[in-house]
Amino acid sequence: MNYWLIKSEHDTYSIDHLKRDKHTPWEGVRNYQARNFMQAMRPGDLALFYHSSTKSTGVYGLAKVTSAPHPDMTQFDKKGHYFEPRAAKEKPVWYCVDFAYVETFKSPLSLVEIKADPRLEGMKLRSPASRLSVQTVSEKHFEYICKQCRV
DNA sequence: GCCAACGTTGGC
DNA sequence: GCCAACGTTGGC
Repeated sequence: MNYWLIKSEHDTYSIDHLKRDKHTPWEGVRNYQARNFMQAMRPGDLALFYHSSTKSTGVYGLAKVTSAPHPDMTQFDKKGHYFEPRAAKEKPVWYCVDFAYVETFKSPLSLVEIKADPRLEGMKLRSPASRLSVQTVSEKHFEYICKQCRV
């Protein structure tokens, strides 16, 4: 079992959208490192749901992986924003997994708090190189954040 | 809107 | 394979 953190722009797709949809394919990721992480995901894995580009960025909820990695269909859509000319049906370039809604945190943990908490030392979000939209999270950090957010 | 920190592309 | 130019992310 692995733990992850997935980012989404608050206004584009928030934890409330996922709650409404119940589950969604995590499409549109166009970064190789993020793709490689998604290819390592397995059904049952849990992911912290992070809101970026909002007044208070931070972890707002929890999502669960419900599918094996599969080709991201948006890469084949010629007219779409995520079209990938190098991709062929039999040789996709981009992959994604499906996420299901698990919960919305009672008390979200802001980035400011994440950076200030000594128990979250080493979290990728705290480094300047934290732009990656799919990140790994250690079990210790994951459990601790869930505990903090449910109080 | 600015800018730091990357990632990607493409010429050589 | 190097590296400059450019594009993107995302905090502030």
